[in-house]
Amino acid sequence: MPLRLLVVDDHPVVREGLKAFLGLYGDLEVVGEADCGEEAVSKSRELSPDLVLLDLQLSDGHGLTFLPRLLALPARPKVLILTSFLEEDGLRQALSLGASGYLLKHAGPAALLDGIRSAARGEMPIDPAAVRLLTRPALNPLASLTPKEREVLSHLAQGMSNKTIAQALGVSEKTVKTHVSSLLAKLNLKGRTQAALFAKEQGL
Amino acid sequence: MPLRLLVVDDHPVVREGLKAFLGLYGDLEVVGEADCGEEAVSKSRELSPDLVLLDLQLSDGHGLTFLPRLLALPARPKVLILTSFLEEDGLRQALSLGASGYLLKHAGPAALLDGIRSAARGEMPIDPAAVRLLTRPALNPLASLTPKEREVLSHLAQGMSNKTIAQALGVSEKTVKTHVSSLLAKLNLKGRTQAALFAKEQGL
DNA sequence: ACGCATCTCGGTCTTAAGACCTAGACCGCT
DNA sequence: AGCGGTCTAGGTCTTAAGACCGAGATGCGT
Repeated sequence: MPLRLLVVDDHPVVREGLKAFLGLYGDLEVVGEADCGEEAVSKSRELSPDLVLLDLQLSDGHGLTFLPRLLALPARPKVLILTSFLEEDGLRQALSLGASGYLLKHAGPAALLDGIRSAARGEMPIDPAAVRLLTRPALNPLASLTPKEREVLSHLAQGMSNKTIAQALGVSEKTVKTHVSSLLAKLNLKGRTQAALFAKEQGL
Repeated sequence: MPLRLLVVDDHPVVREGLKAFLGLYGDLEVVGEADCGEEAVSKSRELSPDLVLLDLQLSDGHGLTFLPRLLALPARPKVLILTSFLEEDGLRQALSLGASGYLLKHAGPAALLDGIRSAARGEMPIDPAAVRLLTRPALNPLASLTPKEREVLSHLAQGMSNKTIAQALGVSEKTVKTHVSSLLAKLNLKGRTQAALFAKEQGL
């Protein structure tokens, strides 16, 4: 019996193309489609597909916001991310949230086919480009920071307050706050304590 | 000309004993006495003693609260702490506040005599027991923390917020705040960031 | 029984932190 | 000239942190 698929994408053309293409293979069957996250959830509940092909750009929000709801369904479908653009955040989040894989649309039909079958087997197909992003971001996350931000971070890592840092650098506390905020955003951290810890790990 | 002393102690017997004993030596002269902090300050202003023998247990407050006021006097007497009990906090604070020495009452008359003369020469006589306290406090500052406080600290050192720690420990955020506050006070740190850094240095 | 430490919270109040938005000044690149 | 990145910093608003105070519940040693 074929693998039952639900296609979720906000572009009708893409859905049609996917249906037509995937329908060519006897081991696959597209049992439904959805053009937004809410519909994806309701259709999944109705149809209990084995696997959901989920786009991340949805009309009613980021695809990842629906991932937990899909996985919480009684039938618990596998969810394979199929997206147009490689985003590091989305990638890491999808995997930590329990996605069964992460494929890029421009990777070609063969890769998609392999990916779907692979995910169905319980493996975790990930686009080569995404793997690269995942494995070699260790090239100093500090590199993404501007010189000032690094300077602020190093002071932060001494346990200094914004006010103290401001005095040390000869700028206003407001400026320090700005740097801290952007530095936290870039490093994906929450709060100065995490930033200080991070800085120490990286060797000041 | 003899060294002019002011004796400050809330026990009359102690003052009398001190006066009698110190009066035996020609190089010393007890020019006045006081039984509380306020009187110590006013008497010092009047008499301009060379050195104030200051007890820490005073009827109107901790002796250290009067130390800065004594040192701020125009004559700026040397202030030699002479106390009954060795307290680490008082000791450290006295020295950082500018005391000329720290002696213990049960150290014996000879030590007191030496201490006074030593302080008068500009040295800083410190009781051997106090020196021991001062030099080997490296015995894990963490030791002063209660089990809960250490637990909170270890979570803090993961970069967690009070709320998150509260959930992890199954207590209210208020309780976590209490622990954090007392832990900061005990370790003499300002802010959770410093605490986190400190914890990491100590090896979690 | 008693004191003492610990853990638990509650309240109140102040300050620190951050998010988010805007914007001018500079600089280097094309 | 125009563009993009950086540094600066102002404003506003919300939330997190901490200080300080009190207080009830345990538990432990004497």
